[in-house]
Amino acid sequence: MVTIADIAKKAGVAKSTVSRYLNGGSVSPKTKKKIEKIVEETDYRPNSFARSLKASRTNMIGVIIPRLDSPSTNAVLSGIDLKAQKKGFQLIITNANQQEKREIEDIYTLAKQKVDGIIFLAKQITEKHAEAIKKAGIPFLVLGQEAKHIPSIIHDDYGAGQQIAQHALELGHKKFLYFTVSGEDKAVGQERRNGFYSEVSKKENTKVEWVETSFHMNDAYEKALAILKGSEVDATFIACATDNIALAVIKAIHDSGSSVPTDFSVTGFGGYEALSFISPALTTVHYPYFDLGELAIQTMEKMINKKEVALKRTLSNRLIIKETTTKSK
Amino acid sequence: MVTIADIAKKAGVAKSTVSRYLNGGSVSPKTKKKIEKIVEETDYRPNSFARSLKASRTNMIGVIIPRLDSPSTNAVLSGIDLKAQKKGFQLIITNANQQEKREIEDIYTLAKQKVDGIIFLAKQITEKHAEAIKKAGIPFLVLGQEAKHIPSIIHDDYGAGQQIAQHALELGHKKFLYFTVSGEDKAVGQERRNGFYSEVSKKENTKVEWVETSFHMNDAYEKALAILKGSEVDATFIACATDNIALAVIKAIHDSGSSVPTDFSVTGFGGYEALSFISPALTTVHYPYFDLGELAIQTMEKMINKKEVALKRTLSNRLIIKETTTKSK
DNA sequence: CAAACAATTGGAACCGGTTCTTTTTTAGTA
DNA sequence: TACTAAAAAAGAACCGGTTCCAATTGTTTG
Repeated sequence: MVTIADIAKKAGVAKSTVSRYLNGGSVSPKTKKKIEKIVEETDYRPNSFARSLKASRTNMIGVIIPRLDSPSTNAVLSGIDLKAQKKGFQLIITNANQQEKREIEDIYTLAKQKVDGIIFLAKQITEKHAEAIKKAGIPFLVLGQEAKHIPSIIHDDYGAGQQIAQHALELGHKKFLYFTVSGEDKAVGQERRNGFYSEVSKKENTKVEWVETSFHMNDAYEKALAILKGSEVDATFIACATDNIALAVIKAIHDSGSSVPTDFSVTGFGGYEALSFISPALTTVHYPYFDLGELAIQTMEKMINKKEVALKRTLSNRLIIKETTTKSK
Repeated sequence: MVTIADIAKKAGVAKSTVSRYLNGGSVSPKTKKKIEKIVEETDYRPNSFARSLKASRTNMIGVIIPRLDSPSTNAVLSGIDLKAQKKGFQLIITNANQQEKREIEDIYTLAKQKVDGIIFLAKQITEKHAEAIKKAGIPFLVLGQEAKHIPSIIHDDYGAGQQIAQHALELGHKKFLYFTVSGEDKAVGQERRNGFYSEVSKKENTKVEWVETSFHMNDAYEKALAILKGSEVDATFIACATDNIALAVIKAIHDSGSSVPTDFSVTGFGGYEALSFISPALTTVHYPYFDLGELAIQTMEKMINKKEVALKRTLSNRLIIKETTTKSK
């Protein structure tokens, strides 16, 4: 393997001169040409490890994601990937598999790998996270959840909840069932629900009941089926904290002999492309996941170049009315 | 940032001893304990660049995927990720976005980054690929497509096609419509279809018609709608080359006023979890994507350690009968 | 109990670059 | 032409590890 020392020897100059040539330092046109020739001849490529050992930039960006099997994560990732490609960043994607411990580990690992910055698709930000981020000492950007003192880009979850509620009220519904997830996930578990509730409770004679489930479709399905079979349901509108949960609930409704939207109107949050192809098509709030990814790289680039970025940025979303919601009888 | 020299100083030993401790050389239990304590206290992590500089291994594996927004890709990736995590490999995932040019580029980029090996989720293997792989000169494993002279792990696509066909024949169907994708993708575009056809044509009085579409749901939807509205369809069984295409076709059937499975039986290939929650649930062939990912890492580890691996390995799959298929009238 | 051997440990060199400091060359000016 | 400032090049130190070899310590054996 050809090294910088070989090049220097062949060109009759010092290592440092070759290094300067490679990195755009001051080199006379004459020597420049000499070195250039040798480099071409030998097809020399600098060893990136040796390089990164001393120099600080690697042009790599670490991305920590909570799970791989989620359409929203993938959409964000697609956006990140596209922009990173354009800007010449290499991505190191690590999957924390929903475990806080792994998230923390990944932060350290990536920092050691000398990535220029880390983008973190978060479920929640704990004290431990904050500590690790501080220790890592590199640009850090959080997506999807608000974090104090750390730059973040988030969705307008509260507003999305409100939009669903407004739509439901316009259709004349009064009694609601809301499938939520744990409040640990602030964005999905709290904001969406709070937005929904705040709007619904402005109107008189309305009633909301909550059910808590996990993100998994199986859980949501089981829970929904149990409730529907109990026949204690007087709600006519069922709002679900994610599209996937909505899908599971719709399945449960069908399997318990009722139908959508005739007996129940159902909504989700997310707006995944694939789900617009199911029948009936899901009414949901569309989130700009792809845009979020693109914006993330732009923001990260600024951070790496030590430019100012907003501590918090909120992306707006929009209600998509399809076939799973209809007027209250 | 704490280095190996710091640890050595604090523990009162030489750098080399700490290095030996870290890499499992001969260290007495006493010093082992001493070093262990310091390492824990300081939360020391070796700098991977310095490490890779001298040692040739980086413990990084490059993964090239064709797209991020595909459930099958993600399932494979999950399997890869889990096993890699267990074995102490770090992953560098790059998204080639379905472009051959980027696939080639990624092979070179990863080779430069000194990954120990590359796992390639392929759509097709061209001459250019083969050349790049040869030049890279590192362990290379292809998933999902057969490649001559390069180790690969593939699905039994031909067998899957046969299974679908057998199921259809058992239900008494005679006239078939098959939504395929371009033959460029050998596994999805040729094998599945050939398996299906070979089985169907064993029986007399059967008839198969082909439609070619892309992987995109929109394309499939438009095409299906055009055909269905044309009322030239005498098929009663529609087989689709992927689950997503099946989803789009079902939507088109509904939107053109027919229903599944009453008017048409429909099948896919893939077996994504999310799709088992749609109504009616899709009859499909389940592919062991996750297992494929796990096996990929195991195989890659062997290759990195210069052990023999099979040039071609085929994973079997199984038919899952759900609600979208029924007896022919 | 000393010799012979094995197990540990320390020290220095090295991996392939970058960067700081010093020396040499070149160019500009009086 | 001589002197000075600026540009270019060389040389050495350094980044944070690994690895080879020599030195030390501990153990076994005759």
